[in-house]
Amino acid sequence: MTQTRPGGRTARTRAAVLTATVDELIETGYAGLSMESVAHRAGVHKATVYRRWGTLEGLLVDALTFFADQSVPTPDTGDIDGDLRELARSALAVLADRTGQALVRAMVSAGHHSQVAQVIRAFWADHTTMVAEIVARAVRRGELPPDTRPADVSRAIGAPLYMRLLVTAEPLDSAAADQAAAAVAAAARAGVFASS
Amino acid sequence: MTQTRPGGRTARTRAAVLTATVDELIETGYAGLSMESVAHRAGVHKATVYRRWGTLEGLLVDALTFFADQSVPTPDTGDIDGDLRELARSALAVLADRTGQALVRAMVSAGHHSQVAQVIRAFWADHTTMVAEIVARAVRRGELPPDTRPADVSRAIGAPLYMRLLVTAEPLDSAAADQAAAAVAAAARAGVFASS
DNA sequence: ATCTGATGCGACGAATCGTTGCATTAAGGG
DNA sequence: CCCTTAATGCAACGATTCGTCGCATCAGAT
Repeated sequence: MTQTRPGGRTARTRAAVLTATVDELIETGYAGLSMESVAHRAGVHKATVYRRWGTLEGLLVDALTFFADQSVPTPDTGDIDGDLRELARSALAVLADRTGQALVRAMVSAGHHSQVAQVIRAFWADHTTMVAEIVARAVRRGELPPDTRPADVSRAIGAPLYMRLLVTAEPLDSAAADQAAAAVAAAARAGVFASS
Repeated sequence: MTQTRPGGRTARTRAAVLTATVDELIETGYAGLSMESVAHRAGVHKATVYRRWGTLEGLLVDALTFFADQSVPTPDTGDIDGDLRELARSALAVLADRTGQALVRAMVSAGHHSQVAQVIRAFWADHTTMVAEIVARAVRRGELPPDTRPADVSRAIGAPLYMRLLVTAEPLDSAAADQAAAAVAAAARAGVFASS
């Protein structure tokens, strides 16, 4: 029976290596990431990193699961505009943070790898579930068309913010988040995200 | 006096190398791009590539200017909805094409390099100028609020499409483009992109 | 036809990569 | 407390890649 040892040194090593991974991502990006530099920054021998994670992709996937554990509660402000604004500001909190930026950029750079793609799909599936709840309440209140697609709303909230981070390199401030929320609200009310 | 020779072999070499660059980007992405593989695919010695372009960044910048020369005429369909739909479909044409995808992904991966960032800024400045013309006409027709910000409209059109390409890996079809255009139209009409 | 910029060619030192065998450390059970 | 054995440290390695160099050759341009 092969025993595994989750506690003590193993956990310390994992935390050190994954923290070092993010710090390296912040400084050099995924393109400049190397197993050896991560190991050195973590104060760990490179053979350890190779044995535990194997590849850069494995390192990134573990880092993503390690740092993305904190789940945000579903907003419920009483109207769709407030809920969408809360969602946009949650997204902003991640995308304006150095760690969040580094991880998102790395996800994009490594998005073609199957395991990374799986993490991305899982994230957006969760996000869509959250949005579905908000949309359902808005429909009940008569604020939105009954056949409004949660997935479309989910993507539309984040799109302007990801655009700023990844493409145009424009500032990520609360004004941007609020504008994103307002744009989605207007479009959703107009039935742009309705299936019929 | 140092002479430069733009014609004949020089131009052929440039075309071969830049085409090879894009083909490599399509196959391996910017992360997997190397001067040597580009040279080999172009049927050119690697020293030539190093001498002419120096770095991967230089190669990418030249490839971007080489393939992004075709300018699109400003749409003028008679109403803002039609114009925005045309704009979105033009963006779709680029983002749905293998070459366009490869170049956009590379731009994102190398966006931190100053010259690449400069190309990106120039592109969006041009795009904003085009949108400004469309918005001005729409304002004259009374379709949009007078203080609608062209830059915001410009980004909002592309955002859902870039989101699909870079983040969620969802299909880039005409339905996506039309939805993006409709969402922007609704938001713009509601005054979300107005400065006041 | 001549001049000269551009390219081809091969080789090089340097750096990086991923692996391997063995010694050492420390977690976890008795 | 001791023992077993994961987990890690360590050093070295062959392989590969990287960027540069000197020199020979090719082909525009005049």
